[in-house]
Amino acid sequence: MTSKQEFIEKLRNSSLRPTKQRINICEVLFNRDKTFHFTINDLFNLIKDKTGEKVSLATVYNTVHAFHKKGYLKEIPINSNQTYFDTNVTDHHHFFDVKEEKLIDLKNEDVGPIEIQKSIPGKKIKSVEVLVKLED
Amino acid sequence: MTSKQEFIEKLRNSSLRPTKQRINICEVLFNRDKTFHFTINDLFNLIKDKTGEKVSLATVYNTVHAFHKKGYLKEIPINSNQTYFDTNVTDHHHFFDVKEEKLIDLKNEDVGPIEIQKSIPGKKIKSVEVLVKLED
DNA sequence: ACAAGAAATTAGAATAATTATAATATTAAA
DNA sequence: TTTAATATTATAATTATTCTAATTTCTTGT
Repeated sequence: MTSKQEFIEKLRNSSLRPTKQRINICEVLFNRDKTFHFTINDLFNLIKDKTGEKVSLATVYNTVHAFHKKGYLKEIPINSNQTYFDTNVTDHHHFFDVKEEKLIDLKNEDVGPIEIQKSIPGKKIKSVEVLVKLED
Repeated sequence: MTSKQEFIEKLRNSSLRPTKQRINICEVLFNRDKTFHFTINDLFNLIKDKTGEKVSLATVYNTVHAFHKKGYLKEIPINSNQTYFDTNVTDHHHFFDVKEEKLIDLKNEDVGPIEIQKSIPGKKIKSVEVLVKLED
């Protein structure tokens, strides 16, 4: 259980203004036991459900992108009609159940080390992400 | 250099009707030396440029999805505002240059074997794809 | 080979996803 | 505190994708 005051501090420390909208979004995203996967639309609906207050869809986009830039959210590389995000920002991978359209975390140690044997001049590796698609 | 007749046969063999639109799309996609990466919009513009004929954007979507389903195209899991496809349908991975928004093929042997140590009951692995993001 | 019916395909119109910007709110400076 | 500067919100606009009525292609029977 994280208090509203803690979210306000967290936001201030990231030089993000602690608005009512952002605090509501924090409640939905970070006030939970387990990390979770969501689309902007999922989040938009959860805000209405959990806080009873409405935040415009554009604001949800803005805030999610701001949080992503600050490193509080991870974008999951997957081809879906909507973009998926993860509140688990540690280095890890994903299963994607194509039929159910559901994501499952895959710990780094469940995949083992990945050695990239090729390099591109002038560029360095920012991240290595594995997506394992599942079927029945 | 692949002839128009060969595309017609290829389409027929896949129980896809060889329409003028699809033959034009085949010319742009498969009549080239190297495989390539593209978005629907890239392809839409290339058709106009290379064949001089206009195919509606919706038809480009339909055709790309039909070709994907038949296994002639691979969808690349990446978060971009547009969906990327690859005419290289062999098992391989990708670099993504975040700044330039450019994809580069990564051969399977450049990544090495990936052992997935976790399994989901009732599901089997359909594909394992690695995305390596690059920065300057 | 040809016509009629069945099935697939096309592309305009509709919808859904995302972004740009004018209006508003928050913070910093005096 | 009031004012000016800056950030944020949310409507409106744009871009990406899908739906479906009209059209084309294919199949079957003659």
